[in-house]
Amino acid sequence: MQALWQQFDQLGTEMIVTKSGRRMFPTFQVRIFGMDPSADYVLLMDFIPVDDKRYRYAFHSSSWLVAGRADVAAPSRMHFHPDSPAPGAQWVKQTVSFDTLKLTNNLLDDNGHMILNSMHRYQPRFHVVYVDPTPNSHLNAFKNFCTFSFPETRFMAVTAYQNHRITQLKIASNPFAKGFRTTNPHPLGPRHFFSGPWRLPVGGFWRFMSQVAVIVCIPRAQLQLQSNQFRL
Amino acid sequence: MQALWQQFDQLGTEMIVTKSGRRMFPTFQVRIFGMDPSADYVLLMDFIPVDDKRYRYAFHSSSWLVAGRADVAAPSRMHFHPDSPAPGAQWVKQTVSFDTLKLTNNLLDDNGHMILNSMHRYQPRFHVVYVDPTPNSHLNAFKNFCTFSFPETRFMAVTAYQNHRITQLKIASNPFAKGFRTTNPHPLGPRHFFSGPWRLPVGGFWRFMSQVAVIVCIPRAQLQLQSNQFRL
DNA sequence: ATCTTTTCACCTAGGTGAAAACGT
DNA sequence: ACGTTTTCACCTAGGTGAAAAGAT
Repeated sequence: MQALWQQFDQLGTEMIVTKSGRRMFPTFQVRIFGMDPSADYVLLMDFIPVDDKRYRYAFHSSSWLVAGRADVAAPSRMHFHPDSPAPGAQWVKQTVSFDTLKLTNNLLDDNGHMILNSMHRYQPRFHVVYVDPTPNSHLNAFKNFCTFSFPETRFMAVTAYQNHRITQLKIASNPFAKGFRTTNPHPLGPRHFFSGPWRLPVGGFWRFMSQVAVIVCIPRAQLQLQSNQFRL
Repeated sequence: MQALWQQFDQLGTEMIVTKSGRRMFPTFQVRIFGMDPSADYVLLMDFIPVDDKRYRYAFHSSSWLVAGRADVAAPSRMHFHPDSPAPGAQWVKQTVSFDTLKLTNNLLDDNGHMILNSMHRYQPRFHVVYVDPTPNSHLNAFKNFCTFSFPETRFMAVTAYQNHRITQLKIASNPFAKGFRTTNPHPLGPRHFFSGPWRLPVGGFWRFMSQVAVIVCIPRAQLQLQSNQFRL
């Protein structure tokens, strides 16, 4: 899905938020390698504001303009991957897909959806938490997880699409929107959406690349703090 | 689903087999208790002939008659639950449903479906296999599994329903056949289909009851041979 | 005759953007 | 104006028995 995320990102990705909750498209999914097969891990996601701004879309110039300071932040939630907790062997077996995650603008949502402010910009984050079976594991909580951010997955939360080119790319690439297609199924051909994983040597222990994401090497003893905002 | 299985069994359950594969209705599902949470288990099903006979349906008397010796047995297959192998903790967490299992009469099937002879009677069996991590575990293969049969899940394989009352009960109880309903949704009311699990004290280590099935106590050291026909 | 295969309308279950209605 | 909510036709994906057609 990496190529598709990048296509959207170039236009300025928008994600619909609704009262009842709307899935993301593209779906956030990661491929994981190198986990301890028998250790348990919890996989989860959250969304952090990219900045402290509220935006509006200028149709005449087809661009996003700052429209003031951010509204009061929506209650921050974590989305646990529904298979959590599970042993590393299971996570590593195949692509992990967050396709049950839904976005809402309902501040009072009680369906466990992710609450976002419309017209605000967000960065999805992905967290891997090692389930430490030792006594007093809470003492190690600060080092038993790590966090990944993939810049190409940033998006603007909206209640209706603003940029018409985003709408067209959604229609062209989301199978569920096939009813709105007028031309060929995929603008760049379907091969672009499932290109194989590849890796970047980032140095140190963490070598990962968005597929959205290919993550390697998360041994239980070597987990590192990558975000001090993170808590469970 | 136990009450529903029993309703069908009283009429003489029939299951459709098709070339491309047909799901069972009711679905075979079990509730499991007492597994070693960290040990891995494989869960699977197979189908054994109830007898060595071929049947035909006498419409005038609305009954099944023996129509000779059984045809040559279809190639015997195992259906692995798609989550296998998985730790006991996961199996115990919720009802295990074999809803992806499909029945076919195609002797050359290459989709992994269960091959049955039409007009023959079958008994579904359920197997729990402990994945023994020790070296030379094959020496213990004979005792690392156990087998459960629930008589009320027996059925006749057919290519078209014979007993009209079976057809009516399928239409009345299978949501996917709602298009053929003329009267009320459920003949006995929906409450009958999801009655809570209950247990029979059978004695010894094995206490189980069909929900189709509630199974308790399958510790790795106490697995017992329940069928000498079983092999992997 | 008796059984099997194929096709099909009709469902379940639920994800799309369009458009109209609604707020403010 | 501008943003939100609701409704809806139209999809994806696939499980039903009925009925017609086919096979032996």
